[in-house]
Amino acid sequence: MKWDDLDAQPCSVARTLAVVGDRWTLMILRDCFLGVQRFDDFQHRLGLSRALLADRLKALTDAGVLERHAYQTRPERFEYRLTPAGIDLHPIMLGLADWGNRHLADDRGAPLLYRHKTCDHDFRPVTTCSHCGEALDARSVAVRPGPGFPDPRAARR
Amino acid sequence: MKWDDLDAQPCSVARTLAVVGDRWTLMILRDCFLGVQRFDDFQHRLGLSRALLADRLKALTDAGVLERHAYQTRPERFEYRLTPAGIDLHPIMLGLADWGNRHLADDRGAPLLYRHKTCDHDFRPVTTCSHCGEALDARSVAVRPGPGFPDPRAARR
DNA sequence: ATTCGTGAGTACAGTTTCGATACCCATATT
DNA sequence: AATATGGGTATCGAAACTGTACTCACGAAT
Repeated sequence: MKWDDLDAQPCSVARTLAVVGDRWTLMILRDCFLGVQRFDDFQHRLGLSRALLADRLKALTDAGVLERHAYQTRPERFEYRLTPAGIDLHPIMLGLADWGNRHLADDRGAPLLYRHKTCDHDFRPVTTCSHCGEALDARSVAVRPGPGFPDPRAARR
Repeated sequence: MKWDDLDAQPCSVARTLAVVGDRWTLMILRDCFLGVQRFDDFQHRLGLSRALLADRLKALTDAGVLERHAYQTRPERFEYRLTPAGIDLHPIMLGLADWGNRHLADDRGAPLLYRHKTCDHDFRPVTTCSHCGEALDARSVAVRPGPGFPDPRAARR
């Protein structure tokens, strides 16, 4: 399977990764959530090549995750903003940050701290069930592939 | 910045991505959560090259996300299992699947369905505050970079 | 006793992608 | 006129990835 075929898979994880599963894409999105909006700011903060940054920003824009917005004319200058779909990626960012905080923390520098403005406390994200509100753990979740999805064990003869 | 330098960054998102932020790595982990454990099963299901699969499995093992476990001797055969740290990635997988379900659903096939065994209902993952238990949205979260983390706007003069 | 099949890889050539560096263009400032 | 700013392209060598083939250790089938 080629990378470009990922979004043709009948799997939501694969299709999401086809949009945001790139090395740099997720770093760009991290910066978006930190308020970065401009081409050169992304480039200076991330240090990736300008060609690649242009490519990724275009891909994210085409995917509807970012939108390109002119903040001045003559000369035209643009900033990139998260769309509602982009903002919906926030739980994934929180998940990535939380995993890093818990499993990769060390003396190289303090990680990000998140504060819930509503209750004014630092927090860890807890993933809960939308039906009963209970915290989820991997063992209490059953995955049911929809029709057409290859059975996990089908590859074994 | 080179990809290998990511884990030196004082940012938990970057450090997590240094471990799991690769195209194939997240697909491998998706399959792990679906119960796939053996080399050839990964290879058949994902269709990536054997060399790359061997490399990624080794990297995940070295990172403590998977562990390599001999399930027979003569000849030695191994399976790869999620460690507790690997299981902790589950909320991220749920987040990826949920985003795909909501933003990339189409007629190419049914996405994954998740059921909470405890309450026996299909659910969507809801990310909540560990302190007050309320559902989080991006606007109610303030990020406070730890010491040494570059200010989001520092790149702008 | 040879051949076939399985599981878990390694080796290598060819292609694709990426990174570094340089360059372009329109405008504003000195 | 020279320089700075913002947002990009162009080019080329280096690195990563893919496809195909091969290995090795064993077990079963012919």
